[in-house]
Amino acid sequence: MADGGSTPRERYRQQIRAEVKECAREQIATAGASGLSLNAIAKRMGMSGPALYRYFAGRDELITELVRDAYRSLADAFVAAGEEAGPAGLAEVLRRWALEDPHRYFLVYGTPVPGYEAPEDVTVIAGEMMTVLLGACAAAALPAAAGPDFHAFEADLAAHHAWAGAHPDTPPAALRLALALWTRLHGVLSLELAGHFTGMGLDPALMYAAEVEALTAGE
Amino acid sequence: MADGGSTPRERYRQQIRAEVKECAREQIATAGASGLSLNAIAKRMGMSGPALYRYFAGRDELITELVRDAYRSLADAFVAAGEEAGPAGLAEVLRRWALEDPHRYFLVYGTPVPGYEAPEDVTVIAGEMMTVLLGACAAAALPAAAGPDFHAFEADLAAHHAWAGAHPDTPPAALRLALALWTRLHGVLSLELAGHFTGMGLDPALMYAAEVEALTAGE
DNA sequence: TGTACATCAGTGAACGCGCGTTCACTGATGTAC
DNA sequence: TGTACATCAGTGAACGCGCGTTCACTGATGTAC
Repeated sequence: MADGGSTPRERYRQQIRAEVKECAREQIATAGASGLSLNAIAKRMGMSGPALYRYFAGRDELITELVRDAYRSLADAFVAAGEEAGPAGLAEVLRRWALEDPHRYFLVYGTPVPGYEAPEDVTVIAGEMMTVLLGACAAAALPAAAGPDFHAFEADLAAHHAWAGAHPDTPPAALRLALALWTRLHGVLSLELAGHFTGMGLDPALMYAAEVEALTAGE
Repeated sequence: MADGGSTPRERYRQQIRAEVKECAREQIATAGASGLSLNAIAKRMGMSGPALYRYFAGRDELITELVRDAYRSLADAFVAAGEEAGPAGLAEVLRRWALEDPHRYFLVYGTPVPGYEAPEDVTVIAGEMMTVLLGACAAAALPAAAGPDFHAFEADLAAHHAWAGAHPDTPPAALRLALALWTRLHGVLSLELAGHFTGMGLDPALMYAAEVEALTAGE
């Protein structure tokens, strides 16, 4: 009992928690992650400030929860798509996830807050996502020419290999492909979402597609 | 007269302004850009809060100034290196500039603040940087194979061509190369500076070098 | 060189604000017999 | 079914804080004759 969701009271608790987080997300979209205020959230929900302390230990826990949720939703999207989606399919998943809620994207990949340390478990969640991507890249079985030549640090790749929990027989080319996808797509996405393409007369979607194509040509 | 820097008083003004900005940068490094406080800066400088209003109209102007300085220093670094540095050389300039002061990097390329709008002139400064990069890419005269194939949006490239103030005869391959460098290098850099490589057993410097090599092989 | 005036740096007090968080308390909801 | 008790949601007052910003004012620095 009390493990979650069973009793009516517990379900109510979860409902309010979700509502608080929803308000928090709206507030982040308006004032940025650093402008998040418990009192303001409470006011918008029609409650008084201290009431929220029934649901969150404090402001930091709320933010941590939002960050965790963001990682979680990205990993879930990847897992739902599955390795069958292939590298190009997962690239599309990433893009949709990012555009669906840019602030959520920045919660994960944006400017780190100096004082704040993300909880350890988000790295595990990030690993889930990476595992799917690696699997898709391994299954794609692309020619060795795809992706940049990382011969200079095969040792590094082996270490990363272990980190990502990849099958021991994942070919190095798959690791290279996965990494190149990850960094290049974030290059386009982060610049796009931060508005650095505006006024340049470029369509970021096409730019993104070109990067995907450059790495997955031949599929 | 009064155009700047000539009279002793004016020089003193500029000196204090510089000192304030230096303190502001330290504070950003400690508490993040959103935690920047005029009063805290004044205290650290041994002055009282309102004194800073002699030098800055308010908090927003200070931040705007810091953002402008960040763009300026990057553009200056590119111009100083010059087109002769080549794409690989400029990539090295970018990386050094980013690692020299990560918070400055995020001031330019980090999570945008919802309310805050960067002044128009920073886009001009960003253009200076892009012009140098474009020139270097054009001079490199690489085979058409370099960089992703952007055939899908040659029209976009032409528009960007105009935006960047490139010579009308800049080959499309140079534009593609410059754009690919820009986005890919930022992909690696932003992930690195945000700490997303930590624990992965990868050396970001090698990763970065591999991306540069992939785009400039043959130089 | 000296006097009269204008300019400007910096101070200290004050205003109003919203923040995170604590505390003692009221009412309602659930549980046990 | 009803009563007695425990649990928990939510309130309102309060604390202490630092923030941006304004205002009237003091002293020092520069300028004009």
